[in-house]
Amino acid sequence: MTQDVKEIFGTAGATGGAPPAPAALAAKVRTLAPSMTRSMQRVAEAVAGDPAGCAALTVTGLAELTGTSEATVVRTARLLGYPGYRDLRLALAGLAAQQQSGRAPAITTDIAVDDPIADVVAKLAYDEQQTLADTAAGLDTVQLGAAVAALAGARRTDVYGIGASGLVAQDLTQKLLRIGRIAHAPSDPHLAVTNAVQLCAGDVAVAITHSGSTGDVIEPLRVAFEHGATTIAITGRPGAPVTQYADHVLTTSTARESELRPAAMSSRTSQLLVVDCLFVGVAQRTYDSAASALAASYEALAHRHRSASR
Amino acid sequence: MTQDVKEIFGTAGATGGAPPAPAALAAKVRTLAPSMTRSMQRVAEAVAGDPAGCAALTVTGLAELTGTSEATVVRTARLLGYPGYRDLRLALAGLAAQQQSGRAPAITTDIAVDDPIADVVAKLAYDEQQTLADTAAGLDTVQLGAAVAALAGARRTDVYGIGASGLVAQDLTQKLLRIGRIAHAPSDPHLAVTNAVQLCAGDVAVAITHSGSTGDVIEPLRVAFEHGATTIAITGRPGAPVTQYADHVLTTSTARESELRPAAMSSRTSQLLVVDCLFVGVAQRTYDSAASALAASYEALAHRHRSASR
DNA sequence: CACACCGTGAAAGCTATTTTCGGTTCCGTG
DNA sequence: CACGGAACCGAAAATAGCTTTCACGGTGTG
Repeated sequence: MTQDVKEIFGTAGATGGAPPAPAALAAKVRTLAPSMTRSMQRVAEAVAGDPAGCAALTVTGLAELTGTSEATVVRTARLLGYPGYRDLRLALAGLAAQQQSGRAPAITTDIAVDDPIADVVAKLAYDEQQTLADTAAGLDTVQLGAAVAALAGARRTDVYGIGASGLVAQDLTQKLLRIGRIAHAPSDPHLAVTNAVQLCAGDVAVAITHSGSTGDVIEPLRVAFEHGATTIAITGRPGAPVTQYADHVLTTSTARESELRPAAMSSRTSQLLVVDCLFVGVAQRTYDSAASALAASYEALAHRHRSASR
Repeated sequence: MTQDVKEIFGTAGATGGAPPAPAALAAKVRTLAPSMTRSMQRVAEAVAGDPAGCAALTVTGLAELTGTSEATVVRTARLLGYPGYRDLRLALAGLAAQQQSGRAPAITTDIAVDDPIADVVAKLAYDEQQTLADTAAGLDTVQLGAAVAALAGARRTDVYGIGASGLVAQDLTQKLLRIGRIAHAPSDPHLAVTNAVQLCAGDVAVAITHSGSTGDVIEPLRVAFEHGATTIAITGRPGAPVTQYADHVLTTSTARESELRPAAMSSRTSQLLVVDCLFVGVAQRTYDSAASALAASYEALAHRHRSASR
């Protein structure tokens, strides 16, 4: 009995069932930071900030450096997805070697109020590229595959999102419609719930929320979940409330934000990449019908692109 | 003199005083092989042959694999210049990571129908990164600066976009609203024209269209232009019809597309980067009011993020 | 105000690495 | 051919590092 309980807790605590992260460590740290305690954050920060330096330290050394205890260091390693500190250290060594051989760590500065416009462009582009790389590295392909399979076989699909995530929801909906899948993205939370009631086994519901705790998005997903639909959550916090009702969780990466660069920006980039992956995956699986549907929608729009040509 | 020579030999021989080898491990193995005993050679061979595999093994594991004892493994590690097996293992992990990252750039191909899901993720991420870099490089900062100035001083702003570009238009609108600017993104083309009639000098109209020849978007921009508003076009074709009525043209990059990867995907990424640049630029120019408006909207939404927290 | 719970570090427990030590083999020598 | 010595090797002891347990202190809640 007690063993069962323990085991369940063990697996749940390990958050990402995924294999140990190879290079996307900084991303993982940022993603999981919110669900960390203060002292664990200190450890995570040290690790992300100086992989090479930390790789040279023993548990005790790192504990002293961060002013915590060995236990906390091990706990942090576990949270990051490694079986223990030993393995985290190996990954760290790998990371260090990689960035040593690779290019320079580049621009890490925030955007300032008095930055010239050219700098703004460069920094934004760089940050978004970084976000894409992190997201790609951190995506669980098993979950993604399962989500694609569900979407490809769905009778109909509902996509929930509010605010910036609402646009991503609409993007996914547009794409699915283009390849002949039936999809809706209700913008009104009440309508969303009303719709969700109609879903049943064989249908799919997708919730998109960066924080993972947006009530207006969780609610319809819960309803869909309880009515037997397959549910997918796209969120930046793998442990957030929304995942309670999600059969498949797809994690987006979280970039550091600042006053002039709200989190919405990078989370949107990240979410869109995930959505694109879903789309392409579904298109692959339903290639024949998808291709003809695409061609048809293209054809239908063609005449719209000539009107004002003079 | 002779001392100098000795010293040189000592360091060059690398046997002792040198710091632990970073990557040139295979070379070191070959150099030192002759001076090794039989069982040590077996260990060294295994290590040089499969760094990644050996990095995953404990002393005992490696000893068993090579049919030797722990002591021999440690002795070999020492001979290779490391203080002990622990450090050799770290170096091995680094080496493995390095050669792993070495072979990656093979993703210039299009996405195929039978690509595994992991490849899809990698290719999409890579392509979008490429798009971002291209866009950033191709953006005319003078035009961008002028557009920002116009937006920052605008009494009100209308943003036109249809289909995928419509979402980008909404994104820009949401952002501007968040920092206290008055903005609209009419989704109905007729309403757009109706709205455009109301614009006058001091107002701004933005048209977003990848092709640059979407009638439903050009029309309202033309109306706004003729009523004296400052007009901005975000398009992938610098010479397209839409630019006729644009005071400032911002060019987005066009990536190659394919059947499974419609142009909509990269054009959207590109457009969003431009929109983000506009947003940050405006936020910089109106910093005081922007910051307080951001804070206010954040505050107003705070309570929405707790509802389903347990 | 009491209670339960979470985060935390000290210390016990255990695994992996290092060291020691003695047996074995191989070579050179008487 | 027998013997002595030296180098090589692995078993097992010793140690260092990693992991787990447990109890304390702080915080939020009924």
